[in-house]
Amino acid sequence: MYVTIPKNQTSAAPIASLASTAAQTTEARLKAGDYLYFEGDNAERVYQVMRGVVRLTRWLADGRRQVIAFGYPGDIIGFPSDGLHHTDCESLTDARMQPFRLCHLESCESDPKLHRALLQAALREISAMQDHFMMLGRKSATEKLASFLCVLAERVGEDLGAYRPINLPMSRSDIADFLGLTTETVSRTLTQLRKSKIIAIDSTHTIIIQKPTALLSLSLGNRD
Amino acid sequence: MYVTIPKNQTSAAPIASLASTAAQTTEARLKAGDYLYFEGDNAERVYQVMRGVVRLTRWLADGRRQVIAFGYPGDIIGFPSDGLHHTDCESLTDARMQPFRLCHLESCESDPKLHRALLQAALREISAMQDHFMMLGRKSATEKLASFLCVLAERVGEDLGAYRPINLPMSRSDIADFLGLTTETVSRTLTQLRKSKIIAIDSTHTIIIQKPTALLSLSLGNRD
DNA sequence: CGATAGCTTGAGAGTACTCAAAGTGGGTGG
DNA sequence: CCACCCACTTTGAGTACTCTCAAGCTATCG
Repeated sequence: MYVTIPKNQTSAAPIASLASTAAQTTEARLKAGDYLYFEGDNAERVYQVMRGVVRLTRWLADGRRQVIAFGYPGDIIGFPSDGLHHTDCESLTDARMQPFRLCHLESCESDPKLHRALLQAALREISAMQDHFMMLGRKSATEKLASFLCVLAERVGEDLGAYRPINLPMSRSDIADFLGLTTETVSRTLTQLRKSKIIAIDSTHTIIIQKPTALLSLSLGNRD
Repeated sequence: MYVTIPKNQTSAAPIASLASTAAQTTEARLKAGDYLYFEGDNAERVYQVMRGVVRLTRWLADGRRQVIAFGYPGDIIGFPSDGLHHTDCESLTDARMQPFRLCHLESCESDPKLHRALLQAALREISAMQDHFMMLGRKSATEKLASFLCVLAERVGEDLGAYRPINLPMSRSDIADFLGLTTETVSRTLTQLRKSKIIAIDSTHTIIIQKPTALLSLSLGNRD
């Protein structure tokens, strides 16, 4: 999951399972804190997140970290390059992952439908990452947080009438490293949104959006 | 082309032409300033840059711009998502582009070799973009410029003994919008590199790297 | 119930931005 | 061919946003 610019169009079927009987493999089950793979591992499979949330990270030699993406149900993760994984993948919650052998991504021979689905996922990934560039390169802290919450609300917000509680399984520093900020700035910005009554912070890991329109407006760069 | 973290490994064949006789289509020729496609266009082909340099951009509603990538010879550009292009593509120089019909990306039936090459290019793209995330989210202005110049030097620097002149067909604001900076910051940072004798600015669009090691060191975050 | 990691808040500093003006150079038309 | 013009680049001054460092607070887990 990346922070993308809202487009009414691109709401493609969110949690469509790709698992076909032909390609079926045992679902991988992860507990919170388990790693699915590490940067540099040989890539043998890609995975569709079925349940839970995972975090993909990359590191610089000096310890700086970038959270590349969060994997939410429906997302395909683990696309290899030159046969290797280029991120670490850690589960933030108990999670279930449906593995697909790389041959299904690379060739359409054994299962054309699955091949096509995996390819489309890779292409969507490229487009979503392009949106995320815009976010990292051009948006302010408030815009980043507002965009992040808007995307989460759409993806995983339970629709309880007016209020949409959002569960945030990741830490503040995960969010910071995802958005190119520091934990302090994430915390301060959330406080600021809370004080302006746009969100409520139910608990550290549960946020309620009280003024969705105002949040969306902030995410698009409107100053008030 | 993205600004990636230097890895001795990933020096994949840089300008390997993918054009096979089977898939051959007329090369597209562009003059500087010509657009190959616009955001929202139906995508019918992907292209390999054969000569010249192109620029991929995206816009926010309020006019902010992100340069998504520069396309250098060997690069594959124009990967579609949901059948559409999601960037503008403008040529910065006279350029030649080898088009490939999307069916070769989507299916391995008619030309398995080409299919595989295009797929690998898409997967490498994902990995390179992940590196670029790190850059946009976590690097300082000096690190960004140093990294940018290092990558260019490796990609397109002519190897004239000790000095490597680099041609920069793009404007300062193109560089700024690529690295998530302002033109003023790009200009100031280049001046600073010039004053510390790490680079020489031969002309606005030609830079010579005088101390490659120092530049590489800066790109990795060393402060001196 | 205490230890500890994570979160929030505060104060101050620094980097990159904004606004402004001067300098440079490539291109066009006289 | 030269001069002018316009767009781009550079430099300057001041500001603002985000970061850094530090301390207090909170919640979770043994």
